[in-house]
Amino acid sequence: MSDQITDRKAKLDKIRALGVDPYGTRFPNVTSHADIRAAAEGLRIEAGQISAEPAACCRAAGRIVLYRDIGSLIFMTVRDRSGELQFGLSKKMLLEATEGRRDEGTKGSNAARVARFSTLDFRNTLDEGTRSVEPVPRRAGGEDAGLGAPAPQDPTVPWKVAKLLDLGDIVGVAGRLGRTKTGELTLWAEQFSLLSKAVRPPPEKYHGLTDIEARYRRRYVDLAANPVSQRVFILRARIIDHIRDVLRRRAFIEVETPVLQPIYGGAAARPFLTHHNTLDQDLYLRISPELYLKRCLVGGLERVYEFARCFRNEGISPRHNPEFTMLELYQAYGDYHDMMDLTEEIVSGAARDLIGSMTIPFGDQEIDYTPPWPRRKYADLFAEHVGFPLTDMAKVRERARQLLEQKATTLDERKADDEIVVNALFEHYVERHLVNPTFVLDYPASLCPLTKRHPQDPSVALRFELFISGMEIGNAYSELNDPAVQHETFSRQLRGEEGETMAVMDEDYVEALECGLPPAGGLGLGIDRLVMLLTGSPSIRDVILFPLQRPQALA
RNA sequence: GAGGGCGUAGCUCAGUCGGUAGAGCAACGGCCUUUUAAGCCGUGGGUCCAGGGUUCGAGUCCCUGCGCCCUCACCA
Repeated sequence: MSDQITDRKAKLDKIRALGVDPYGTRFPNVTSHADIRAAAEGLRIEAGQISAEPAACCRAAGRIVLYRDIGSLIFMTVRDRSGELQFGLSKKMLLEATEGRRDEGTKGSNAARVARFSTLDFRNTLDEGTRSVEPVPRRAGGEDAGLGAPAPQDPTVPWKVAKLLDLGDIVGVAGRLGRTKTGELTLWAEQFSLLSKAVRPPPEKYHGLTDIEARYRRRYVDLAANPVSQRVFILRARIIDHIRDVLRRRAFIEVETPVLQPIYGGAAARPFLTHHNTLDQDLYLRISPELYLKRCLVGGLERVYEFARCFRNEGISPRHNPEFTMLELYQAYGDYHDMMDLTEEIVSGAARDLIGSMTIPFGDQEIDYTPPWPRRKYADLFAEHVGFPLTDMAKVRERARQLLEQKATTLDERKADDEIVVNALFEHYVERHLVNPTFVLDYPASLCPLTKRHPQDPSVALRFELFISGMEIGNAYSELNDPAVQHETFSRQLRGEEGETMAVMDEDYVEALECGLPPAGGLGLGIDRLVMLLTGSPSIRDVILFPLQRPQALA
């Protein structure tokens, strides 16, 4: 039992004894701190002054991150999602303002008071939708926190409540902008409302929350205490917005396909198994949305995409989370070259528009996203980095045996087909060298059961994977649309890792192809990994709000 | 799954050779109308991750377990 929590709960009682609800309600017409700062530029307030301009009246809210009580004057640094702003509370000023309102309480309407504090008239760029441009009159006895309270009030109450504030509390203020004698922009409160009392103390104000486990388990504390963490998730949202913009311009439509699937497919991975009680049916959480999205193309939707949460029952690492988000899209009448162009536009555009730089550091690397990116053939890269051609199976298998001896792989080449062994070497020797964005194209066909074959060389599939910083970021095909070939590749079980196959027979999918799948390019992009790269986050858990953690008894 | 590292106050961290558990921030009491991680005076706060062992004595050494991080394997 923490003393600090006890102390703070005691303050709750004191605040309630003053007739104030420590958990406020609506606080309308708030201007973001960033917008207040921008507007204050135009007011030209001198140091040590409080502006008399009507435009200097505004309302703001946020969480107290610093609190400096210097007697009859309190300064607090308050954070909203746009930034920080200093609120100033003066005992004398609050008292006079509260007395003034009590006197006019019998004649002035609540709406009029709200209007008085809504005069900052500029477009609120961050806040459209929550800030009403027109003051919104509430019904008599409105619900606005603090402001809606019955007018007659002991004028000393606001100051008494202010003295009971703690770091982490959420407050709202209505007042006038000024500058202190050191020039710091300050919102001097004529009214203030306690909107939410925090009964748990925030982390240390300078270092924030640094314990990695605590940041994942209690992400709300991490977000509140560490603006850099907020920035990652804001950027993640903007990256997704950016992708939607690109696809919208190209007439793609966003669709949703099943997460619960009776047959899993579209990738090689172990699935999660679940069960529907009423149907008494086993179901898999999807490992990929691919087969459903291509059914949409059969139906004529032509250009579809999905931000698909996928689930793979595999190991966890800084680059792997059991659930992750993949953008998949399909474009009728296109091929994998179109997908390369689109991928370049999406990723390099995000770097340019959202990060503002075509080179972004990742770990100790500096990644250059400037298009066009190299487009290298799988076989060429293999020969270059492994040292002999991938057709030399004697050498390939010999090298694979060496890797197994060194425990650098678990693949036993004696139990695996040629292409599987080749690919194991590729993954071990080649991928780590692909630091700047690189398209690897023309994979061995048997690794790609859903991909169209090269017209001149049926051993090669029209597929590329995109690598950045040694990570696979994207994967795209010229989609296989011949139902007979599809049926055959589904039937042919490639020998690889135990319990895994490259594809599972999906009769309904083959039947869909028999109805006619237009030739198409398809693309999968790993959103989490893309966000890692663009935000410089070394672990996938840094870009997933609530990463899976083993359960732990709460302290 | 294998190997390595870490776990001390609400938070950030010290803790020597095995000898009474420490600091800053936060908290509590007091002072302060221009602070900027405010300052000054005073005070309280510990299942040293858990369990076992060695020892006169364990935060420290050993074993087991739990959690997290890293590397490797699997995987995208």
